[in-house]
Amino acid sequence: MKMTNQITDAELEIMKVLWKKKSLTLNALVEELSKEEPKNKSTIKTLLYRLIDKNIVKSVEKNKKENEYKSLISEKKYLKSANETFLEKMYDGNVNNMLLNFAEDKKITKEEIEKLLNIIDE
Amino acid sequence: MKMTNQITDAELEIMKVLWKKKSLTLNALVEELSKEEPKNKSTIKTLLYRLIDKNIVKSVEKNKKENEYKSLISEKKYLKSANETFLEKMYDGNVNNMLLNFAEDKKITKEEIEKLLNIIDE
DNA sequence: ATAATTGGTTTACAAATGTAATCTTTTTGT
DNA sequence: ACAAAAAGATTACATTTGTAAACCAATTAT
Repeated sequence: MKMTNQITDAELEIMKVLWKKKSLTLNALVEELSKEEPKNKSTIKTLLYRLIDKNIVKSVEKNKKENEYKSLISEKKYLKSANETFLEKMYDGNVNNMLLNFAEDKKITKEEIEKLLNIIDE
Repeated sequence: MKMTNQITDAELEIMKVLWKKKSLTLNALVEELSKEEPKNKSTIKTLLYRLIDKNIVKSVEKNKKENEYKSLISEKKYLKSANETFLEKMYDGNVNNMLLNFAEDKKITKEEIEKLLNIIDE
């Protein structure tokens, strides 16, 4: 079956928090994730453990009672690879096609593109 | 668990062919998919049936012996929703952020953007 | 006409995923 | 010091996904 050992959707929710907060205890994590809708602590634990297994998160002893969890990979790096995967999978790697599609959906406006141009000019 | 009953990766490979060819018999499909690497007919069958179950593909009798399979949803429509999902999941719906990221990876060049601008101007 | 082939349909099965309960070991309240 | 609470770690379980075999009915070859 698959091999790349990627971050799954449920795990990604965890990662998003870890990226934002740098380092968190389980409780802080659960609390943060429960902002929108209450999340089950056990479930979060499992996801954390899976991420640890995958070497994406590490657990550091904070004090005698609790550990802290922190991401081992940067959000940037992850996004880069996620972009790549998406582009390849949906558009055979053709950025133009992708952009065209987004533009057709009016997701990309002219102003945004112009801003982007400036940024690219550095 | 999940609900949206989406097209999975393996199924997507089938869909790509169906989108390109409009309508195909199983054999034609297998042949087409085996261009790169040989694919197992049984596996293709299963995927096809799953797509039929999901109402994404329909089976039409072609002649006494064989059926033809055709997509019930357009590639455009699918891409639109896939874009949406990706954007939401990875960038909380913020297109700018996404574009910036692609630009940083040098995936988007200035020329491409300018072409795009023209197209948007219609 | 009968056997072999082949298409359609069902069933199987391991791995991955979402979700959570159950141990086990510490820590803490009384 | 001992029971209760809680954190860490392990196990569980239903679905989904990738992969494919098995079964059944129709077609075709002999």
